Amino acid sequence: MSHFAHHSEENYLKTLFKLENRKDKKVNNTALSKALNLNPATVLEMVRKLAGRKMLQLLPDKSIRLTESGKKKALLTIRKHRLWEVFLVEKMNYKWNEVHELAEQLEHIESDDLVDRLDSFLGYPSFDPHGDPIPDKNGKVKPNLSVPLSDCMAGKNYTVINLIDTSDAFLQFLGKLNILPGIKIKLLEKLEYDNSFSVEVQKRIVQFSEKVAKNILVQPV
Amino acid sequence: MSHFAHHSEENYLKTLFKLENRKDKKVNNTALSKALNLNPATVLEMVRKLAGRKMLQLLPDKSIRLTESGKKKALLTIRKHRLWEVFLVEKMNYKWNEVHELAEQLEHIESDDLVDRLDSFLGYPSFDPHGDPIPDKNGKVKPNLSVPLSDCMAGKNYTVINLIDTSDAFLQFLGKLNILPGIKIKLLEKLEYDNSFSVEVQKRIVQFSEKVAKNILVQPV
DNA sequence: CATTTTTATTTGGTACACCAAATTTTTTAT
DNA sequence: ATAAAAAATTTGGTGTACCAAATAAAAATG
Repeated sequence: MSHFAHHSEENYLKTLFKLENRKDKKVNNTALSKALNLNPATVLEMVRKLAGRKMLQLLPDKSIRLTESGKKKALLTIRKHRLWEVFLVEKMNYKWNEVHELAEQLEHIESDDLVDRLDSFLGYPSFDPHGDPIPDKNGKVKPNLSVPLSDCMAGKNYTVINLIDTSDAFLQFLGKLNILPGIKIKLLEKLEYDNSFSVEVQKRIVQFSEKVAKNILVQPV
Repeated sequence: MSHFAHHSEENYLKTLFKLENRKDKKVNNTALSKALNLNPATVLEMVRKLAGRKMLQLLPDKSIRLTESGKKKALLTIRKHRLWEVFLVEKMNYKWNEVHELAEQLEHIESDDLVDRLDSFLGYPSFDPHGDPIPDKNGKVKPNLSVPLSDCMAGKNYTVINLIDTSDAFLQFLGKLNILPGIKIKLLEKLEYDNSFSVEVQKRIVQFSEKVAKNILVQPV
């Protein structure tokens, strides 16, 4: 029952993973400290601990790199986070932009079994409410096959996966039309005249400018 | 985001509340330490902290008593614990005896709002899978109207609320008959001959000895 | 190349929540 | 009342995770 919380280990690994995948730029102590909003001294200390636990390596040039085991732990934490986000949105009726903090707490619940049951309960979702992919129980992420709606074929059905522009204005606009990750749409036609797109969403037909269509990532159904 | 975990505060208050309601016997440091399975020095230190936070009082005779505010906090923690237990059993398909540890973790998630949504999602249950009552959002517990099956009237329908004997043997026995908190039963008759009870459970008819009937608490439907 | 700036690291702290062992106080039993 | 037992308390620790401020090392810039 000792419940070695190691609560923060997961935060470090998760943040590190995201930083590594942001740019191929090397991650240093400063970057990690800023991302975690913690004092560099604290972070250095913890990074050394994690190096001892073989979760990451401190390279000679002082950059930090996750080991395979660290990456896996990070991915499993991301999995937990995203599944809880789905739960909060789908079952607890939160809005997708309200769930981050809560998921941040829930992701630290220690039980692989619970996470798998949650996964099943939610119908094995592939994406969280923000459109980010959910790793499977082995930490594997399905290759993302999504493309901008602007590159799609008229007459076919798609699932909205993610939004590129995440500005409030854009999200507000799409929110009114009920366009959000997970929703099914049908691309009716591309109108040559003004390069606009005619789309069916929940039995309603809406028009998108090309700019909008470029910012909506979808996957064929 | 202050993340004042005060994770353990909730455990102390919850345990204290249960001890206070067990017997009218005064709760002392030893009793609390044993219940929490912690060193008395640790517990004394924490008890003083909690007294400072006005969650409890250290009486002149060295007994510990929760303040109203401490009681409320305890009840709200118990509420969280029991709602999560219902969630784990009803939605995650755990067995009622598997959920304690997990609920122990989940109860510390900080969000009153989430708890209320969970409550609604679960259909405002009045009892957890062990048959213990779930306080409402104000910490109020419905008066428990349950009585031993042995005191019931033949011919009436009842809901199993709780089990007094919680020994493995007893639970095993009832498990086989599908008797567990929440289940609906009908008391067919009391047999004078050997003081046994004839009960209908899910279209089957079973016989209980008086001893068994005394250990099953039910509520009229 | 020397100087400023940035980054890394060390040092000496903090709070929380825990422990074992020694000591004191209180209670109980003789 | 006194000795033994139990309970309360004190003392000096632990590990985790954090911080500010000082210093050292590395990188960037004139």
